[in-house]
Amino acid sequence: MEYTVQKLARLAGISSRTLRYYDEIGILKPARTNSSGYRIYGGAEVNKLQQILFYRELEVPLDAIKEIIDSPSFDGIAALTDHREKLLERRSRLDHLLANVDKTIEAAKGGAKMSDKEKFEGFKQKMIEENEQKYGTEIREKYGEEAVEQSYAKVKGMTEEQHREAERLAEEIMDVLSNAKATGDPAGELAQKAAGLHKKWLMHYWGSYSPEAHAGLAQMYVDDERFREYYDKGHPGTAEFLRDAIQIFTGMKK
Amino acid sequence: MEYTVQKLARLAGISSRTLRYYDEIGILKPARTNSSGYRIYGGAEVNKLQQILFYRELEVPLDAIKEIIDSPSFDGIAALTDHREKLLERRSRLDHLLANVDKTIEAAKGGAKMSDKEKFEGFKQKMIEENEQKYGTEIREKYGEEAVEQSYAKVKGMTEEQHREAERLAEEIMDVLSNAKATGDPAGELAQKAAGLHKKWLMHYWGSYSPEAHAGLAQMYVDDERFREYYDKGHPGTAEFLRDAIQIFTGMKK
DNA sequence: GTACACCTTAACGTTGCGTAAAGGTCAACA
DNA sequence: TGTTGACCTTTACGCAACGTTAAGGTGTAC
Repeated sequence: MEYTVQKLARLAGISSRTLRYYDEIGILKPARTNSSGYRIYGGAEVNKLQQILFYRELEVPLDAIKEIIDSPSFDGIAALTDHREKLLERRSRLDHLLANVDKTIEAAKGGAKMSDKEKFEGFKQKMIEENEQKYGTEIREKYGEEAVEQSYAKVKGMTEEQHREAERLAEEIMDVLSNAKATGDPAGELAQKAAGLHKKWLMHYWGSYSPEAHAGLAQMYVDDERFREYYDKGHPGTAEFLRDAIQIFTGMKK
Repeated sequence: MEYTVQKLARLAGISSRTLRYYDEIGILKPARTNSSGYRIYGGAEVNKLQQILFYRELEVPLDAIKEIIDSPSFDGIAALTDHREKLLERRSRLDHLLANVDKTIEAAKGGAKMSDKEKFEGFKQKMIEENEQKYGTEIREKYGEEAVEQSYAKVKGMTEEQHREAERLAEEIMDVLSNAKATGDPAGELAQKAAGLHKKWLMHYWGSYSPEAHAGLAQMYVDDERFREYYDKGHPGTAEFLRDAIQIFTGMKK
């Protein structure tokens, strides 16, 4: 079967302009042109177009698609895996945006009553903007985390009150930790206070407590990127500092 | 306080080009220009810029932002609610795409056997080189993570061998977990195997082990975005599934 | 006085097409 | 055979929100 642009376009559910564009950028050239210069596509082109549209559906950029389908040695799985990560990042960003919108709507609805919160949000927002270039992804992720955390607070067993308390604790830990790190002494008063707060925070999630597990978790803070990023944001080495403090706190190290 | 373009740009974490563009499209004009034509911004402009950046962060188009902030009678809540819907749509589309990618990857994996990993590694390298300019930062970040992770492996007590083993275990867990989740039964053989592997993995980080802490951690997997994202990627609900499996494994639930 | 960081406007480049514009081709019908 | 109308061609501007030269003026510190 042979197709002219519009025939194929209708078959594929796209515009003829798109086919001409694909010809122009060399991603899909017609099998031949007839005596009048009309583009004529054959079965092979139909298949190729289907491939292209498949990847396009996944929002892979056209030049990347070109690579994928033109090179037989190209590792399609790797390309998809790679792309998958980008999709995940985008979704996480979307979650962040949604949470932000929701918060704003709530604040606006609350009116003057919520003005404190508004200010707070504004400040936070400012910080995000200021550090956007430096720590863009990092902060976006964190913000997204908080949002989802909140939405999940209902799902899980914790009450709102408990959740708030845990959140407050987390903030306090970061605060104390920040000052403690400035002293440089993980055995110092401030650092040990941070470790104690951390234990308290942990108890919100773990029913039980053991110094070994606590120390183990502290080590994980250093080993695991997801954690390290959280504690290190803006202050590299904070995760290690916290680990040291906790190791001393739990008596695993002197 | 008065600012020139670059001063304000740095304050806000944007480019000076952006400020000139905002001037050009009339969304943010400087308070005045000095005798040499320099744009001079004042406090009011700083506030307005913050507003703009806030909405921009929510991915509201600039002309819509202009409406919002220029017209005092504009219904900001309605606009945001409207925008929220779009975000929800986009997210659902993203979820769809992710599911699609996952399916494709799985299907493709079924065809090719284990040489995939080799290809994957090689491809990764190749892609990094090839796309350095395009996705430079993105890939560098990812690559940087791995690198830092490796470099941290030396710092910490683990040997290279142990680290590899832990890494392998993590992969195996994901693999088994994926199959287990398909069965839908957290008490089933596969799910319990995943829980067991998870314990083994955990022991690499924690010197000791307690069922309570293990179950607590499992709950944290659900509560904490950093974890949940890791386990849920591509298969929403996996973190919860793992939690259930572990709760059964540890005897915290029947 | 000169180096250097900063400012200006102008204008093209980016992605994936949509949308004319100006003109040839083909099949069918009168 | 002529004409209509659907189809085809290339060329080229438009879109969002800036990034990026380019060419040249300004401010100020030493």
